[in-house]
Amino acid sequence: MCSLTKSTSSCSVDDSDLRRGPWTLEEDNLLIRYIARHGEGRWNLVAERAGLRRTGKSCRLRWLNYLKPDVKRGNFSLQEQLLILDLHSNWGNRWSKIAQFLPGRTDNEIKNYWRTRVQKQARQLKIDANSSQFQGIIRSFWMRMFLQKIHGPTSSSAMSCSDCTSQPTNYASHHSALPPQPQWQEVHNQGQSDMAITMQGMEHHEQNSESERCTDSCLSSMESINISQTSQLPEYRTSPFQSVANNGDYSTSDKDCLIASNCNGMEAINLLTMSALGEIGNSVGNSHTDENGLVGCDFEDTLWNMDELWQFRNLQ
DNA sequence: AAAAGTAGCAACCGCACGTAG
DNA sequence: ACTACGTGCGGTTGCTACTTT
Repeated sequence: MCSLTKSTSSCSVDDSDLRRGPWTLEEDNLLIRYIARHGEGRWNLVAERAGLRRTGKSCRLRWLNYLKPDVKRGNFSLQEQLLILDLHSNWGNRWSKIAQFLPGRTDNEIKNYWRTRVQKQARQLKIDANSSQFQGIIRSFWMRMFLQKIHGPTSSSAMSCSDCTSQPTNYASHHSALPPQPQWQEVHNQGQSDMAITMQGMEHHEQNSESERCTDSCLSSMESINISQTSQLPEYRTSPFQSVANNGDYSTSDKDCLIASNCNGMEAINLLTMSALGEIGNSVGNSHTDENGLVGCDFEDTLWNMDELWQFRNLQ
């Protein structure tokens, strides 16, 4: 009865009967209609009962990567791109893990983005895309682009070093008024140029151990930002951390830091950076915010402007 | 205008892992 | 404990659209 030999497939359709390649509109409709009525369930059954001559795997992939209603399409926002960069430095090619932090984006999409854009850029710069050097260059370059957009071309040279690393990031529960405008400061750390944003006129507050850990970790590995109102950060208040937290891998703090932990200890990911970029992006002309509060703007082209990036690399 | 080259992305493949029987 | 099956993941392939020559 069953002629399928592959261990990963169950037996419902003869192998020669199985369709491959691009999905047709009709197939899409069959799958959508079936899932709308019966839910996702077991994919081999879905394929069979929906009347599709496809493997369960193929149906699953098509649904998750393309047909599912909450799949977001189109260019990655600035925040998403920076987030991918940060998350990839933490987890490497664990695309599904990274995708958890980008609602509506699939692991496949992120993987493709990384391979086509980021790796291409790294190749052209003759730097390993996984290296900290590449991460540092890209971050610093992007930050500079922001500054130039905001203050004009001379602003970046006016940045000065300060003792911002000693300042706590814990403001959220203490300020109810709108925060002062962010001041950008460049932090030189062990030969690498990391960027940090701190708030002018902020107060030092007592830190609990959690926020201390967070602060240390944030500043040691990536740019850090201090924002006084987490309520301005809709995209990270409810997701993806809360959903991840349900699995026990992460915990959220109602302070300013989002703590990520794994078996190797505590790792902090200061995702507020991304939100801050959103704030800044909004303050710069030609930007827009999508329905999820993520910022898209006309930086898309300049982000990967090879000429400028190459010049910037040589300055490092 | 046509051929060649390139980029982007959807889809597939093989492997690993979890789980039910 | 073993096996078969279902699912998820990362790597790879191949098609299509776009760009360059």
